[in-house]
Amino acid sequence: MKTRMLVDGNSILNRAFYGIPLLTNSEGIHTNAVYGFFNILLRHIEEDRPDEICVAFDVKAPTYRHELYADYKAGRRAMPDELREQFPIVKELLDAMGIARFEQAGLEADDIIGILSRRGDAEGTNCIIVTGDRDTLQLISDRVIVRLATTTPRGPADTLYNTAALQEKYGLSPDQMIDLKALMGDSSDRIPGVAGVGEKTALTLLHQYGTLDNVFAHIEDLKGALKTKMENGRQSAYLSKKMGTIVTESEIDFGDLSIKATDKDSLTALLNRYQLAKLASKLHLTVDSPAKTTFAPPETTEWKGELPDGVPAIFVAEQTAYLYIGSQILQAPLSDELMKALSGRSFIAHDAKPLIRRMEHLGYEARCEFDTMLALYVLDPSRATKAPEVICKRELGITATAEHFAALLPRLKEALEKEIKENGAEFLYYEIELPLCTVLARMEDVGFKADKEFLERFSEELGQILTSLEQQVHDLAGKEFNIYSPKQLSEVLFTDLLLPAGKKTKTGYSTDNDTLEKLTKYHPIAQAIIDCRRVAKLKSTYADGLAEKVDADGRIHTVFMQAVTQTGRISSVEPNLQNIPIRTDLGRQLRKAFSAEKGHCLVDADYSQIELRILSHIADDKAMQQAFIDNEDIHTSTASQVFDLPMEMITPELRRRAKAVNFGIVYGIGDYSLGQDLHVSRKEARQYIESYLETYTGVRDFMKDTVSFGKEHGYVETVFHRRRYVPELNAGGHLKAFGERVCMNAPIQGTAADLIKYAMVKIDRRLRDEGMKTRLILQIHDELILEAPDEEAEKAEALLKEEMESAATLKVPLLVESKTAKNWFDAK
DNA sequence: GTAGTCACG
DNA sequence: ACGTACGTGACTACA
Repeated sequence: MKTRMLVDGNSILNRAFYGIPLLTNSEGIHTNAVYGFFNILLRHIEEDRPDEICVAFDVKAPTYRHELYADYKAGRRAMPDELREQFPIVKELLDAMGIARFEQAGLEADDIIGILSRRGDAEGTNCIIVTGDRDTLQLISDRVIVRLATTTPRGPADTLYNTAALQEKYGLSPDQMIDLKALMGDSSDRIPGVAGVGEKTALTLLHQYGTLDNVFAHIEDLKGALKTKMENGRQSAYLSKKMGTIVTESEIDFGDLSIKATDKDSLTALLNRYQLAKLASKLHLTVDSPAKTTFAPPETTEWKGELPDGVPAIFVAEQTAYLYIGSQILQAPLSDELMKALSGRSFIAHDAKPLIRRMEHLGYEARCEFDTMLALYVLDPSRATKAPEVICKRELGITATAEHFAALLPRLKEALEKEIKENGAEFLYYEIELPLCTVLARMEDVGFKADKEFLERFSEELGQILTSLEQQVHDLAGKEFNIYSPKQLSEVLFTDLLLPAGKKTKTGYSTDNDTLEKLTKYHPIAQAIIDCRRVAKLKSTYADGLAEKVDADGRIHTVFMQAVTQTGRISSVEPNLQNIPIRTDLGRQLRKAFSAEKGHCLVDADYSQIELRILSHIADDKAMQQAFIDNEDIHTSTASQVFDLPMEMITPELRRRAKAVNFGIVYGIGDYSLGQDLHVSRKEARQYIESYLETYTGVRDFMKDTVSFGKEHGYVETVFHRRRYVPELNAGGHLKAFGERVCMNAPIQGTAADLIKYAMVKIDRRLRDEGMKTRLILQIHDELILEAPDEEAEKAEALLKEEMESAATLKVPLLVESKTAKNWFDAK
């Protein structure tokens, strides 16, 4: 059976242009999008081995969609010249490579693809659509699939869509995708949809009613704000449907789409002219190399299942592993077989965690002896990136591709080892960061049990509350508008209702919570908007967002990012489990969805006042240290010192103020912000700070000294010698002030991060050494959560507290508070 | 993609 | 005179 590949040229070039840094070659020609385009195209040709290809392009001419709707694509940002000039290059290259392309006035690339895929389907040809946007999902059938090049927060990735995947992701059939867009609209194309209906609402409606027609047939069933929105949006939805429907019928003759022989001479000439050396090497063609390097790329061969002796250096890019070993590069798809081959073998890597996770998941021993990404990170967090090109250039002065990066890892390692020694960061790197990588891999793999049904029920409840709140806001405003559009909201507040505007943003007046709080005394709409926002946030980000992330095993597997933050903290993505609500009663309910497996408990422990304890240690402030040694409540103690009153006289209000000052100090305080935070005058805030620094003179000296250190050396560091460079100190005004605050905050926040990381390494080690089944499952900056079998819970809690408190010996004790319960709500 | 907003430590 | 607290990630609107 034949396979036909249909590529949306415009969409892929756009993606590539915005996704790859805009480099200029010595001829002054930009080729980033050209490179990205062929990177994607060649990869798909490699994977899918099509018999026919057609790359479709848009033509700059009106289509029937412009006749339907005058604003279609109006006001859209014009294509930058740097991108426009790359289209002809791509077309020339395609011609030389013998790949068919097509464009025609009156049709968009999507339509060409629509026609060719429908025709292919009818002829029994399998079609693969390669595109960067979701519109073509409506074309999917048994013989038509879509490969979507998407950009996730963790870098570019491809998602394959067939009917089943579409059903799983959206719960919709291909035809329903048209109705989805009709309801949602598409702001980039100026397709209106129904105002105030986003993806979430549109999906709910389609799941219930099936089609756009049927939704409107049952419009009487809808309630409140949604009903009004839908009634107002009917016409616009049907217009959007017409515009969003891709053309599939046509008599056009596209000619022969089969792949022709490459015209090597003209292709080589083109690659030379545009200096596309990287692309040339992908095509196994040689061009004159303009860049002089001391690096001769070794030969790459396909991995045949045998791994020669030695320590492989591994780099993974786009599901492909490059292993440099025995002066050659082996290229292998990321497979279980490869994991098996690496089992028990020492290796070095750049970003080893995904490898370690997969190996351990399969029961293999992962032995990563050096991770260059983590080494870069402890030396200078701003230097740690996954992009091989950037690192080769900056660290080694060599221009190289992802493939050759693997061969450069050993020399990068050598340079970094030396720097680690020079910085005195051996302990931080070898005893904390490197072993932590394995601990994090395990935590990701274990996951956190989450109750999907609970989240879905909670979402429904929130939805009902939200409908009535939105209605209230619209009634109070006297008109319908999109509450979640800061632009529309500020018009209602400051133009229609003439409420006093406060601070400004780059684009207009601010409508944030602080501003709305101040408006509550003038108009009841302010409180209603605050409530609306709060509930909407809980519903979309947490109830709906988390329900989607519960995997088939009933658990949520977050990904911990170990080389992102500038202070040494870890972060958590997809989903972020480090910002689950706790501060409000309603939000806190969400924690009931997180629990321990049957017959298990959650053991939760957090450091008490870790940052202030670290500050007292680093600043060697005797007064503050004494308060911790005496186990006093630090905020009450601070209030007593600052306001010169005995501890018994400290009211909750005074304690609250002292607490705000303590926080502010850790961040590198300013009187203005403290005043804002406490709702007191700037002058009063300044008096608090002065009085504070009079009391804690060690802290005062530290703040002064750390800034001078930063200015002299260009960086500040943690107790464990994790560095943060502060180039902002050389700037003026605003940036310099920021740099000074960084000097004060980074050593404190960073040392706290080092400490809990070390505790995690020790805890994981002990749990394994002692043969326990208890596992670490989550870290939230100063808090750790274990999942323990009931019979181990008590022992686990003691172990956890003990290891956290003994992670370091400071001049003040470290205090840990812990609790064991069946779910996260009860564990805090 | 950027801006604004808001959830957490 | 001017701007105003450290560190994150996710969602919606809008271009």
